[in-house]
Amino acid sequence: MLDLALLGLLEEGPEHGYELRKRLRTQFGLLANVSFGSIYPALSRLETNGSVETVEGGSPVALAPPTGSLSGEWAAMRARRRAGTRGRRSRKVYRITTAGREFFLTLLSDSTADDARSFSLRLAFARHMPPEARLALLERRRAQLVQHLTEVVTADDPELDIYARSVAEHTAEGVEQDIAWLDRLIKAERAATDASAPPNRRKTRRSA
Amino acid sequence: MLDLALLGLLEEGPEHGYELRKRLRTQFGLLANVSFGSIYPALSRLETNGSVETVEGGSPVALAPPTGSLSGEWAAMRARRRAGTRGRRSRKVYRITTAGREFFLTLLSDSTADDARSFSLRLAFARHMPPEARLALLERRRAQLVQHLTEVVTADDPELDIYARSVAEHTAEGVEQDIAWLDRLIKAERAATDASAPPNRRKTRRSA
DNA sequence: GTCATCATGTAAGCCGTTACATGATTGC
DNA sequence: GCAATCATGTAACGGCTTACATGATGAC
Repeated sequence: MLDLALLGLLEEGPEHGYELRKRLRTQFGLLANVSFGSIYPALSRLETNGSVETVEGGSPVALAPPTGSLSGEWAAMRARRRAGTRGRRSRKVYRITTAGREFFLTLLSDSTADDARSFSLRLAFARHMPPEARLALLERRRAQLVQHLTEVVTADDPELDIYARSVAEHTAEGVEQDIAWLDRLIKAERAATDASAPPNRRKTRRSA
Repeated sequence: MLDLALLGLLEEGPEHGYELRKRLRTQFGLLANVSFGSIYPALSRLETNGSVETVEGGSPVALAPPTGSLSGEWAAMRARRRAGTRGRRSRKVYRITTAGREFFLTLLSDSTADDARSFSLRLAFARHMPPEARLALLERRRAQLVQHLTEVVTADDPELDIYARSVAEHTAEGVEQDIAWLDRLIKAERAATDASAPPNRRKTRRSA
């Protein structure tokens, strides 16, 4: 989960842990509460297994200098850069590697363990997937939700009091809306596929 | 979380672990994947801390005998009952205690840690709460979701591609619907409170 | 000079999972 | 007798949280 999210963000360019966390919080509601205690160890792990590398002596992130006292700022920065290998402050900037990109794609299309959380995350990164994988992801999720509706939600149970029933009903509605949303996405996805690669249609039949 | 759910179910009558799990799966979508590896230890814990007790020699749960071979079934059952203290099979039936009921109420109104999961669970058990606690729960949740909308979801970010944007939009819609739902519940809750305890309305002003 | 914020990291622990082990009962 | 289901339990491990520890920088 976290690995996937981090690698996905790093696909868009090098970043450091503190900033990655901010972006996780704002861009992915589901991982909104992810803490430093998770992400720093995760980044270390990814570095040891070769998925990411630290940017040595990289330009210390283009920052609009926030008014005045430039000389002091620059002096401090140069001092730091001379002292360590890192840029401004003690940031540790990570960049995704080729191996990391492969690993990312593996995680993205790993069809096991797709609950609501990892589904949303995967879909958010769907542009990195081949079209068939996207469709497969959407359809797998749809099937799961339909299944869920049949066997789990029981809003019409006469035993339930108003509160339990309200929760059950609202949950069911949510699931139905998710399915409708997925249907729209699936339709769009198929349209896009057909448009970009109009299949060999010898023996064209009238559309059903 | 699990403790709360288990105690809540046991409030409706004694049950054994296997059956409790089934009910968790069907009644609470959010805990749909809870496993035996969680619930048996949880029940043991609850027993040691005095929240539940095992039903000794209780009637082995009224079961509609599933066709034929009655004599054999009954013989086996009687044998089992003579041998151990438990009913049919080796079921271990738990019953909530007075202390357990208190603990349940504590867990229910413990306002720390209310994410989506525990909110739904608590609301499903809301009939056990005093009216003010119910209102407080609903309003706390509402405030959280409003907060979430302002700081987390960013569907209008120009950087997002269609997939990320679609996820962000759909998430935001979901949150908005949740808020609308909570508003209905809050309104209903207030109406009920006013009806049962019409407040001292000396100096009645015309409604704003 | 001190406070808030930025920034990284470690350690302990919680809560849940999977996998494994065991055994009774029923249906075929 | 064998498989499926019901039923309980343990052990190892995973992922994430909280709390703690550290320190640099910038604002006032």
